[in-house]
Amino acid sequence: MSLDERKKKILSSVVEDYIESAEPVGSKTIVDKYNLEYSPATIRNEMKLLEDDGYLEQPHISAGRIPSTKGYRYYVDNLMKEKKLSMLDINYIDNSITGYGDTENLLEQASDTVSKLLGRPTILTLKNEDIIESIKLLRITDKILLVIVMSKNGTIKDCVAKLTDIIPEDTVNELTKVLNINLKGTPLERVYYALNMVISKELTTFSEILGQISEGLRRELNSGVKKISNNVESILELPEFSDVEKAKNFVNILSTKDILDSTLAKVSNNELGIIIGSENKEILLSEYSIISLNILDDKNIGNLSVISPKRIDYSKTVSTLKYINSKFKNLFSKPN
Amino acid sequence: MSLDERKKKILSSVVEDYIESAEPVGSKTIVDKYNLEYSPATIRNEMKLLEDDGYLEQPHISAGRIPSTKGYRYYVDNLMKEKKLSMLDINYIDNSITGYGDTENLLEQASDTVSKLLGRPTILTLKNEDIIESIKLLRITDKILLVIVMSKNGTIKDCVAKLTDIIPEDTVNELTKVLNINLKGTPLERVYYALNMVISKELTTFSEILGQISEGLRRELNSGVKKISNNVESILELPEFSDVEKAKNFVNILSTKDILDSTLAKVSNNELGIIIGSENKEILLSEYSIISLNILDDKNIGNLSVISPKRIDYSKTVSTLKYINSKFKNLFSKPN
DNA sequence: ATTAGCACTCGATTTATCTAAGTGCTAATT
DNA sequence: AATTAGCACTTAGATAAATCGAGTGCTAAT
Repeated sequence: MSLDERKKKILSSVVEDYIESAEPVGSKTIVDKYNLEYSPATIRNEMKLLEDDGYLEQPHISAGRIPSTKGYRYYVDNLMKEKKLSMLDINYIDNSITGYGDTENLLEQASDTVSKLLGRPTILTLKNEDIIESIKLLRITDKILLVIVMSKNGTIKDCVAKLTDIIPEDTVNELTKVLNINLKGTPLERVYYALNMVISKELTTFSEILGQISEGLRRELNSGVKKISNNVESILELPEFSDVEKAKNFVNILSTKDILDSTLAKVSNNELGIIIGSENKEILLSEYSIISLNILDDKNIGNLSVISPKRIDYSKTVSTLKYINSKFKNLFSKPN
Repeated sequence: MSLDERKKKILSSVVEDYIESAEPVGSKTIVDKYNLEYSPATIRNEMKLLEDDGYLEQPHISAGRIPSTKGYRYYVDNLMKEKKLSMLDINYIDNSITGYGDTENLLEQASDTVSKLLGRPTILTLKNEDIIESIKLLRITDKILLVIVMSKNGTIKDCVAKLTDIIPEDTVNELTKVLNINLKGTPLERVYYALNMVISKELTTFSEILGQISEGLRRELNSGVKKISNNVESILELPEFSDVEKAKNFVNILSTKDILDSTLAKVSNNELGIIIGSENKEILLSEYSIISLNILDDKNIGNLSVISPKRIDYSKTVSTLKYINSKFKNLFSKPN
């Protein structure tokens, strides 16, 4: 499955030209633009062979070639040169990710920034494997409590519990103890289940209030797709979406949480994973690629994925995600 | 500017048929479907007159008629019968709006529900005219403070402030005082400005921390478009969007906060307001209608607007919003 | 005041024609 | 053996012409 140098050059030229132009690439273009020292006829012969081997495809018989999924894969694994980001891009990222707020704010900023920079939607998924460090209760009024959860890695989440009866100070203290004893060490994403366990075994005195807290925290802390930064203006301008049906399909994919959740669950465990077109198990995604960054600290914090038609500048995307990742590592390593 | 009964019947038939079919309505359709006791020729004469008066338009000379903005306006003001919602719809709404969480959660649920029910995007705008009752600070760690803002009507908002230096207990107490003295009574939406005033006149000791708080609260509390429930699957299916350019334009409008903010600022002060097509000042919106509900308690809490091509079932939309409003009134009147 | 009758208009659909890009193959060349 | 010039061939896409049908506006009759 190895290609000689000339084939490699041709394949990489086709991929890069197609990524830029969105038009099938012909033999003449390759000779002219990419300085191959051969005639178009030679290139044609080689392209035929590359097509026979499944690296290239021909939309129709009198058209140029476009990369197949296999072609993109070979390019990504063997041919792609990692581009350095331009100073402009670096500045843009640095200015957009201010580090304001907690980890979640930070990831959201990163997600928006990447989406804007690449002109593709990004999907931010939170893992919440982080575990609870402690819980505080703050009395707001007689009947309203603010429940504040602090995680080991510094995530702070809260929810409001509205009760029907007035809560005496004792109860609040007692409740704080109960919550801390039972929940310390629990992963954030499992708080809901843990609390329901507590409810089922604890005195019924607390069950109403615990129910409220459980429901509130479930909404704040569940894992899964958190946010889609959908830079729609630019994505719909892609020639891939000049056909309304395709545009609709894509929009549909983006708004179907299940598809995204299950697809992103299958991304590799490495920091960087690339799924191209039909490599995707989900058939609706067979014309799209997902390039995703697992955000790791001690634990898997979340995942930031770029979704796009297969035609995307993989090199720039990877560089961007890597740069974002280095920023994360930097910010995480700083003491809070 | 008053129309005789027959013209009214014809106009309302054209509007209702066009709302349903999205096709220009011809004289024969009206006679057949709406039981007018006249021949198509008579209807044609009347339609001609209605067109001369600006109530109807003809896409081209050999087509049927469609309502003009003026025609829709007359229909909405004089002809439209308010439909009762079906039990199905009422159940759907009742089950979707659970009343969980604070006011903001509630409005978001309502916005999503209306969007799903009508198959149109909804825009939720929050006003935050509600004023600050008190502010508490909670120390999370040496360097992290949780700032909790409580409003008069029960909204609770918070943000995290991360500082570079360790904050002594005294400082926290002092700061709490400063914040309460300066911010009590301030409308939530003006907290940012109020805090910056404080910063400019207070001792520089607090300026870093106040800056953090100011920034954090600005993000939590600013007024304006809060959430767009964009039920994209169904909206893009409308025949109005079979042309990609129009679809893009609409998507663009939805993602341009400025357009929506300034348009919604001009909506009437009544609980229910309807802006049709070119009545809109913003030229980009001249083919769209906005039907919006101002949500009032003591103060103006926010606005829930449906945005759509001019062709929308105004009657059902109005009924839905009115029903939602009655639910709000019910929930607000209950004590917390 | 209403309507039957009819010529007319124009968008939409279909069919035919043309063009340009790019191929694959063969035979000649290096 | 590798490369390339030459050429017939294919096909998408653009343009033009032909046809169809829905619906009109006007005139004259009822």
